Amino acid sequence: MEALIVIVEDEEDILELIEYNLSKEGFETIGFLSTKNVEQVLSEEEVDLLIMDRNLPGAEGSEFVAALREKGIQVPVIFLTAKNKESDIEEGFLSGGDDYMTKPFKTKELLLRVRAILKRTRKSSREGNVAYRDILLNLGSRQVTIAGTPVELTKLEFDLLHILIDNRKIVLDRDFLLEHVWGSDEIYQDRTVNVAINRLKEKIDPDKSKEYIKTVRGVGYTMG
Amino acid sequence: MEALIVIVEDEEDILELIEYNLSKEGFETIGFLSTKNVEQVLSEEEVDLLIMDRNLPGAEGSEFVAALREKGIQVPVIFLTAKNKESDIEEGFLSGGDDYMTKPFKTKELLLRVRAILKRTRKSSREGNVAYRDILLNLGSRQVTIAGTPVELTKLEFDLLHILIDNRKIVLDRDFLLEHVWGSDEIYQDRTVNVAINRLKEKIDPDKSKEYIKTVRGVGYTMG
DNA sequence: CTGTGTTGTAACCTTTTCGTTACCGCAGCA
DNA sequence: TGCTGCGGTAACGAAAAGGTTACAACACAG
Repeated sequence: MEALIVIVEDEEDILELIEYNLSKEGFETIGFLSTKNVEQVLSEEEVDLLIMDRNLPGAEGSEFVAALREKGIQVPVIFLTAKNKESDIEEGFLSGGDDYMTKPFKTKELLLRVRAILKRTRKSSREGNVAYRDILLNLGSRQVTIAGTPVELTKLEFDLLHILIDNRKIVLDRDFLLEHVWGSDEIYQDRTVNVAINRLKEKIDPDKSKEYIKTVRGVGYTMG
Repeated sequence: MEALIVIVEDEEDILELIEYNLSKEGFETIGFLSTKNVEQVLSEEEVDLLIMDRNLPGAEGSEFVAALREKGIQVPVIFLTAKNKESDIEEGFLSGGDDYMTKPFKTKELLLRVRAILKRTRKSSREGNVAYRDILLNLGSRQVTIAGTPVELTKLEFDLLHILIDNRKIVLDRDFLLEHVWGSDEIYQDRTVNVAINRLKEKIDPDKSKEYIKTVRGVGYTMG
């Protein structure tokens, strides 16, 4: 699941408790003791959920969220607070909250509500990632990073790398690659694959030190 | 809003109370005293939300919902019950519930939770703001500002920008855009998308310095 | 019904990609 | 060590893809 959750809570021990429990369940967390710097993170990182204390020193949590909504930041929010008067709950929801829990809260219930929200919220269009060693392909954005550094690939190179990684440990011959990457309708020469592979190698490993793609003489190419 | 809400509750007075309050707020409601016939309605009508008592005579509410999920019925569910032991709450969420309220509940809070669920569940969000970097779309008034300055966009350009922002970090190909922005009934050419994108680019970034929309050669366009 | 704005299409231009070719180097073998 | 065949490499040019502009059809408001 590996969702990113931001928590804003001024009581340090409660913040730590929440972070501990969410981390233990496999969530990535970023904690804040005030709303300061929170907006920056929300606009820069792809945050999946915001857990927000209502009564913070200085700013009201619900006002902060209302301001976020005004700015078009649509991150889901769970409000977390000691208040439990009806008007407070109403204010929380109206400012754009998705759920509301009152302290003292049960850790288990928080986790369940977190999961329920994430289930409804997370983009289903996320087509997943494919990885090989330190190469990471994001199929949705078609972005490639190697050891964290972005690498620019053309469509052909991306598709070629994708099929190689998908079929790791299997030697793919040139006919297979021509059929599956280039398409079976056109006629190409075997050498076309050579050149494409080498252009790909040049981009993903300019130093020729990593040896991601292995040439199998007389057969084809393979990774892994 | 005019959402359709199905309520299953064996205590007749509570059922009537809920139906009364939801109707008063403009929701269409169908009430049941047992799970009998509920599944038929769910599969025939386009139900937006199911409010479900946990302890019904005969069947357990959570088992009923789990069975619905098995059959691929993904209607959002709010459980409503007198039980409040942790294990019961957990069972409710795990069976596929979206929210959980314990009796006695406050009518106002139920309404707020209903609205919160519908807000993040219903497909067509035609209000609120959507932002990307310094671009702000107001979906209600269909006004656009960039770094605070108003920008005039046509309907087509607005829809195009909206879908690009909604799917940020994902490369959208021309077929997808033609289907979702232009509509699938008419036949258009791929080039139509090119021209529309470039007209949009010209309006939101005349200097070509911001690079909001990235062209992904051989695939489509993306933001982010 | 006229005028303005919008939008699909076509024509043309620019940039990038990629298949081909030619040549080089190296592995495997006798 | 020399031969052979395969793969690597670099350069070139065609073709593909996208950008840009112009124009006509159409929609819509007044």
